[in-house]
Amino acid sequence: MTNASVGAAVASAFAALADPTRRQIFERLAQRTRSVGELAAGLPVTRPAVSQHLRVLADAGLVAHERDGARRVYRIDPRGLETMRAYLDRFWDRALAAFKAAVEEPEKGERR
Amino acid sequence: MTNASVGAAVASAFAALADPTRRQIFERLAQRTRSVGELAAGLPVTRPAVSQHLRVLADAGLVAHERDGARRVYRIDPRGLETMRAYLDRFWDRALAAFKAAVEEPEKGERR
DNA sequence: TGCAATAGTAAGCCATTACTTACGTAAGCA
DNA sequence: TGCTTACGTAAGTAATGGCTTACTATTGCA
Repeated sequence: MTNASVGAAVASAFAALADPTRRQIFERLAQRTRSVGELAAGLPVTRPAVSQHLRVLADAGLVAHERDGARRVYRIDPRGLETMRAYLDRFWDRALAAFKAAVEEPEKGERR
Repeated sequence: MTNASVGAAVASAFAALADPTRRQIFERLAQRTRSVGELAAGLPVTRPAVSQHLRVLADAGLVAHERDGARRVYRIDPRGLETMRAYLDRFWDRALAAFKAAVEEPEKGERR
């Protein structure tokens, strides 16, 4: 995987989970696999909207699906999760170090 | 922290890092603390745009700042990172289990 | 073959948002 | 006090994106 494609993967994953409806879909698929119609029945949007959200999630590597006759059964895909976790871990140590340095110098006005 | 506010925190954090310009700002602050002007000088947007992005990142708990005279020196805040990591970890085990179950039943057409 | 069920696609609409310029505000200094 | 530096805020604009309805495609079955 190139550096640019890693960046794109991270971007699409964050953008995918930034939408509340997509997070709901993702969380429901984490409970168990579901078809598109099942997902739409439990959400305040139409089935085509769910289809479009599933495409975004799939492009981000966060969900995958298998055929079951005319149905498509969707499930969570760990690849997208791993992409995001790897990204966040890159900054974790540095964030802690920066935070520690800041608290140990409380003479400046800490904000937010 | 209530359940709803947790959801809001997760939402704002993902939305904040979904924007490519904000990710650039975040990554540069991970290298070292910087003022608003320093950040703007290295980015293809104006200084007010950087200010607005910093507010979004701050509201998501991803950055914080201290005053240094007329300057504001920004740094990474680990709280936002922790919020996101905790959210992703909730699904990690279930995603792996679902994935494993799917690979062990390869008779259905796996996609994406 | 035809019909029903399931789901993806297309086109258009409206709200959100990222950006710009212009302006207001606070700190340091001659 | 006035000037400069550094930054946030306001207002307006263009692009993005999520949603709907309408349509198309595929599968299973009588």
